[in-house]
Amino acid sequence: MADSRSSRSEGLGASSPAPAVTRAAAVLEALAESPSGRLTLSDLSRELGIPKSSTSNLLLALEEARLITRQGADFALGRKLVELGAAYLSRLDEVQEFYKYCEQAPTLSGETVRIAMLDGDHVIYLARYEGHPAVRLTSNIGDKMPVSLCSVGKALLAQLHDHDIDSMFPDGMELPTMTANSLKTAEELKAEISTIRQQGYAFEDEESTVGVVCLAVPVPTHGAHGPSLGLSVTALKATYSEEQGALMVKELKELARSLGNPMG
Amino acid sequence: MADSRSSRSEGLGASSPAPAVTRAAAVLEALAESPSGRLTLSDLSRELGIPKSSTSNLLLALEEARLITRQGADFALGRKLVELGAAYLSRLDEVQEFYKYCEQAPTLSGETVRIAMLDGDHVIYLARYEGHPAVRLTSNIGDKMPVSLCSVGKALLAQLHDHDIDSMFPDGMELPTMTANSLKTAEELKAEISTIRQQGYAFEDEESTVGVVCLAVPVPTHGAHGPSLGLSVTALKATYSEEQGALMVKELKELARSLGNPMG
DNA sequence: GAGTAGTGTTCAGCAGATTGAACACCCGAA
DNA sequence: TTCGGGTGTTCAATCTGCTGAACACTACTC
Repeated sequence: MADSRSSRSEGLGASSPAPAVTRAAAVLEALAESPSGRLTLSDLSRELGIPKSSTSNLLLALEEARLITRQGADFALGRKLVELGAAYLSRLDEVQEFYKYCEQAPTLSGETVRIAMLDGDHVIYLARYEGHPAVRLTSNIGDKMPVSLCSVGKALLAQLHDHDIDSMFPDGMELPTMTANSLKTAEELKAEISTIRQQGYAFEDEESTVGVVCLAVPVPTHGAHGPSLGLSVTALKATYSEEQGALMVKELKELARSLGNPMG
Repeated sequence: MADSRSSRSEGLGASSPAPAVTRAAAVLEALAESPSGRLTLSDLSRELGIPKSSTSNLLLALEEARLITRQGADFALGRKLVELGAAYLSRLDEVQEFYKYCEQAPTLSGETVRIAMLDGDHVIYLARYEGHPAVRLTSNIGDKMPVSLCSVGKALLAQLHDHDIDSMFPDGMELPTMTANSLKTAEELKAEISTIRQQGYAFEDEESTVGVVCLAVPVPTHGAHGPSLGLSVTALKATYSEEQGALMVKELKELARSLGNPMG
């Protein structure tokens, strides 16, 4: 990837109120995005454009905080991040309620349900309820997915204003694809979004995984702040029927309404 | 290494190679440990002994990196931490292998099994396999537990050198308790540890939750680096039998051996 | 109203973190 | 052996991020 993200391309000229912190965050991100999850001091220094000596200082401080670990010559993410991530999730009441609802819902309790959050042009899965052992998801909690490739992503996009969508996906932009059914262009995505707005839920037909369909609804954002959440059910296309889909959408919407209501 | 817990106290007098980073990490930790998960700039400034203006800079940088979020006047942990935590877990091959093994193990496949990691005087749960819907655990992935209160914790302690245990739990120290059966003193814990060393596994009899028993084994640490991992099975005391326990310990040990072997 | 206690923000000056070249080290090739 | 390419570490000079008092603001109380 190298140049793709670069929050501050090259010398991070744009002033940060605490440059060391911004750089430390960049180090964590670089480690998270690295395929092997392990990088040497020199790798990081080169990739992020930070002098080696400074990088060394950052790494020492991060290591002391256990945000990263040293493994021989390599550095990798540290276990403290698991703690912090869990602390974040434990504060999301929505996740707790999500589990409770799924367990007692007539249709959903037997399905594979997930709750996800919008994060830029990706979606992060926050929790997963597995009522249907036949559908084994390869995705784990915390995993990221491009918005255009999953039903939750599209459902969450549909909630945004058009100008936000346009700035994220300017006309003519090509989208990442995973199957033959994946949406390929920004135009296709926008057409899909208007359909979603009309029918009130998103449908995904083998767009990320062959043989698998998904249904998703957004959780109405409560108040001003707080991230946008979405819910999805995953099913095998072979056994999926429209009536079943209707039932699932109904329950998803009910759960979404209850999550969106601050009074639980 | 020097003194590990110097970051606390007050003005973090010990010099860090990148003070801003060390302080930023302290901010994250403070937010994670705060009961409500939300603190104001002034709260943080006061609690960590950092001048308000500096704290403000740190918070701005952390917010830009999405490691924290602003919610009105309060600050809370940010969603990027979920991503980073997930990235850490996805790199732990042990977790993937753990799931695979549990699914096909004759006895364990029907039980609730967890894999955990030693982190100071606590244990962090990394993953959970749920083969037994009757046992609903309240703990989530990433949650922390005092070592003395769970079987995995004790199993992992038993692997440490005596002098390390002594420095963590000096004689006379009182331990946190959750039920009437919880170990209460450092002496009790050390006696338990020698039992564990003899029999090769740890047993927990309603020490953290009434009605629940646990069995745990450590994963032999492969090579020098890498964290200490442990495995545990949770069962209802009402339905637990010694023969079943023997079977589960056998499979746990087999899984532990395979995880400890770098060749998978 | 004025008063009080809390919030977060500003800015000039100085303490100090950042820097890059030089250093020490390890490994494999010639 | 000596070389070359790779690693991470050191340190004094410099430039910059940190500081603290003063500020602006809101929300209460009286």
